[in-house]
Amino acid sequence: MSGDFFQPGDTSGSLPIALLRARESVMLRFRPMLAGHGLTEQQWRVLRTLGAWEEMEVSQLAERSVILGPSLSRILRAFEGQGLVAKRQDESDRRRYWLSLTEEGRAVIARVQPDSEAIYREIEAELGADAMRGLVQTLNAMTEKLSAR
Amino acid sequence: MSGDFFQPGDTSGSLPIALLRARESVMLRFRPMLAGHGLTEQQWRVLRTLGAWEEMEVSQLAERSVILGPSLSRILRAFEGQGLVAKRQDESDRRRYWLSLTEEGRAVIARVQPDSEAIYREIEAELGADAMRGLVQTLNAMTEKLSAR
DNA sequence: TCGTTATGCTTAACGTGTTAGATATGTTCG
DNA sequence: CGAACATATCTAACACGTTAAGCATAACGA
Repeated sequence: MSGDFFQPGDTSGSLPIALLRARESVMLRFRPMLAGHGLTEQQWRVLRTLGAWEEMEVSQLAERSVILGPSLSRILRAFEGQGLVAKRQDESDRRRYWLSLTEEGRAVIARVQPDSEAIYREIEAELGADAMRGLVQTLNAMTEKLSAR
Repeated sequence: MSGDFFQPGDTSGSLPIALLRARESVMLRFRPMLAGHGLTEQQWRVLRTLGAWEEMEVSQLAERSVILGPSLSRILRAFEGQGLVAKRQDESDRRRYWLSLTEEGRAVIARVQPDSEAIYREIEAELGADAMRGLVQTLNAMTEKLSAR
């Protein structure tokens, strides 16, 4: 039956599986490079996201980098230990914390970003820039629709 | 710059992030239902895939259910313990093992499948059946292209 | 004002993802 | 035959995903 989570014989007709394989095929390009820099895919998302703002709260960073709170907590603890990220408590609301990159954190981004961009452009070249933009739009539209309820 | 892993301000322009969010928005529908049946998303993939064949080798199951060997090993150990899956060694090549569902394994599928199909059809209705088929095709084509090298 | 509820973040527990290495068995080829 | 290499599966180690619970602080309401 074609209405199930995926099909009996060929799993490729299922949306969840198609998304899983697609993401896998993309990340396969990035992971070895990131590992060479001592970073996981998620750690790189966190650094890169944080690099785009002066300061950010923990929950903002979680949402923007698409990482759940508990995972982010672990990653930030490691980054603080390595001196890549600084954390300060909000004065007026002491439940909140503000995060920012240290100089060393910015230096890591500067080292990784060229490699990351090169891989991204490679993928863009293989897929075609227009097709890729279209796919991203379609995916985001789908996410919107499904998140509405 | 738009060529990086993702954009500075808005992470939604990045292909990896778009894939991640899209998959997340889909799985959010399935997970609570599966948890109600005591299954994870991955365990359900394994059961459902195995249900489509009489017997399957471990590596075949891993590829078809899109789960890496080590994860599958752990899942199979649990399923054997629960009596959902049976495992027998190949006679002529004793490195290989053949997996099959037990009656109880089939019973679990029979219980979960209606719920799974209902959710899938809900998603299909929200996205539009044609749009969804098209997206799956596009994703699979992309995976093909990127896997070629 | 004080108990109740809500919020922001962390920790805990368990399952999966990922890489590397271990183990056992098969295959090749000198 | 036997050593070298190849293949199928598993285990180990560590990071992340997911859910629930904990903790501290804030906001609300009788």
